[in-house]
Amino acid sequence: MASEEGAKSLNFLEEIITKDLENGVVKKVITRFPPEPNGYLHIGHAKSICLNFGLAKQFGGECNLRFDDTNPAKEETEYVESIMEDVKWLGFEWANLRYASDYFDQFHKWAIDLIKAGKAYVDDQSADEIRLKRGTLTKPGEDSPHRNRSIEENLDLFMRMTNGEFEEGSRVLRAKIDMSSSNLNMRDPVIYRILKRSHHRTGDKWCVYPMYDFAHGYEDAIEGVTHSICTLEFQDHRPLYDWFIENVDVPHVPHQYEFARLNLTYTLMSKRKLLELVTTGIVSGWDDPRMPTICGFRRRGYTPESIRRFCKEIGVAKADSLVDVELLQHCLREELNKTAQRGMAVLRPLKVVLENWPEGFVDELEAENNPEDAGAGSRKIRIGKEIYIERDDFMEEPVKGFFRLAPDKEVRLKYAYIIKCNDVVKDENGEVVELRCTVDMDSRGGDAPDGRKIKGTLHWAWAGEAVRARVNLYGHLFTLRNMNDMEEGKDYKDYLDPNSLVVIEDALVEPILASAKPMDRFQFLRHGYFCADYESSPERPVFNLTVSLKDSWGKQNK
RNA sequence: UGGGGUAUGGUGCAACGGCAGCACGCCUGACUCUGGAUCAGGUAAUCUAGGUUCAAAUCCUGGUACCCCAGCCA
Repeated sequence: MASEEGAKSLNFLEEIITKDLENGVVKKVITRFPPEPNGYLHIGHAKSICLNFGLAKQFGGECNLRFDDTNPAKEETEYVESIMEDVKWLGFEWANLRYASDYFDQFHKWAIDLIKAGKAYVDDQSADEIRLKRGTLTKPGEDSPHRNRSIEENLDLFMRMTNGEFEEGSRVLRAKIDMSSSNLNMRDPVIYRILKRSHHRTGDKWCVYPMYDFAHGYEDAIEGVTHSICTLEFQDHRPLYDWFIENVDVPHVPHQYEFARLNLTYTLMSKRKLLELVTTGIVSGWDDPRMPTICGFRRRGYTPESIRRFCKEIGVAKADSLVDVELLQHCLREELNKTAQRGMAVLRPLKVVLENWPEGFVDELEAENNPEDAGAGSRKIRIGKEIYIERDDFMEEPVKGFFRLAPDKEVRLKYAYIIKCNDVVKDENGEVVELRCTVDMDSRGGDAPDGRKIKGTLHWAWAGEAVRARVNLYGHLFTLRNMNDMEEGKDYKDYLDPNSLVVIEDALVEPILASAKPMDRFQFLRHGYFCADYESSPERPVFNLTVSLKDSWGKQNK
């Protein structure tokens, strides 16, 4: 059975949808991605986006982008713009662009319907009193003294709340459900609160705003959402979601399904903490390449395709999980290996003088643009008497297994010549500052004329035309693999990695790299994938490390 | 402690009563003008105790562990 082609398994959401479609319960799948515009989207949202848009597409349905903007105290237009940009960048198109605030009038009518049906009441208790009387996990709550007001009085009070006659916090509208429910969400939840705030879209039209639980199902009902997909923490809210839908006359009955949110190793996913990283200046902004935000990944050089691929690879289930960030990097490398232009960059240059190189001679050689892509062609690279190699590619006293350059050892310069180290020049501190080598002038192109095998191949930069560049080396922002496992009494700031950004000011890159346009992606040979930063220019190229190459030598020597 | 969830290699996801599989990671080896890539191979798992059954990751019963819920946040 496992050998059957096309018998690939469905995840639990696909199973539900497939059944609903087969049973005719649903004719067309409608989903929605419902962010609150109070922060930037991160990789966890990407999972939700891929699910909602992906499922709709897969089953021939539609997905809306809907801003859940029911709380004017937290929401801003800056965020809605960034969210739209990020969703588009990820490669998705929404069928409709909606806002919860589009429906405020309808919500208000339904609230009145609930009051008229004796299913909602105005409570004059303070927030503290309400909290105290809600009970605890093990003790039932107590009824509010205002629970049994007449419908007329409730109607009057709610209209006066709406008209702004009362102060913020002085009264709320609550659903009348069950103060002794074992599900705390059912203990007469607040559905409208007074907020004398200007809303980013409705301005000062409203003094009262609906709560999430009240609004969300109605938003889905209005839009005809068939499968309202959210994260696990809303499981307890589902009975409430259903209660609101059942107790007024809605045009459509949506259903809520929950999946486990994404957690990534060495990564923080809390919007609140990410905001704090930005506002305290720990990172340079929402798009700092170390941030797990979509715009952070974008600036870091990640591709939308790799993120989508990652979201597909991790699957979807209901068990809490922690995904290795290596999987994300794998998806990225796999794509970039096939698409990235290659170039040579020496990050920590060590000068090499080719002693027997003809004075004044400059040779021009052929270099592949991408060995994985025959269509990528080749380019000319030039070399002369003075070059630079990577400091790490030379060891005066080579350790076992080191097959790069060392005294009396031979090595190949990629696409160029075989060289041998004769002398080591040191400064007064004993530090190696220059190497004197001889070239095998018959090895032009890199092959030894006598067929001898050269194990090591080094990347290099010709002093004559290398361009000085800044390179930002990024690593994990945090040192803790599971950021949900912080020690008692410690803060996420205690786990910041001081080496998450290492700036190299004096890297040397070949001309093709120097001429990069912002956001161009490259593989720096033997280093990793880099992209030109937004601030990069031909005079002062700046590159961000996207992800390093896998490095079995470096790993072995850790 | 009430309620709602979840337990399969190191990690994530499959297997829907019939040989526990895929991917990442890790480890070998081959190949290589990137210690990359590629290719070949390997490592490693059903939370626990009972029960039903010819047969249980799957069904039943009892435990255990972990996550979520006491916002006028979403």
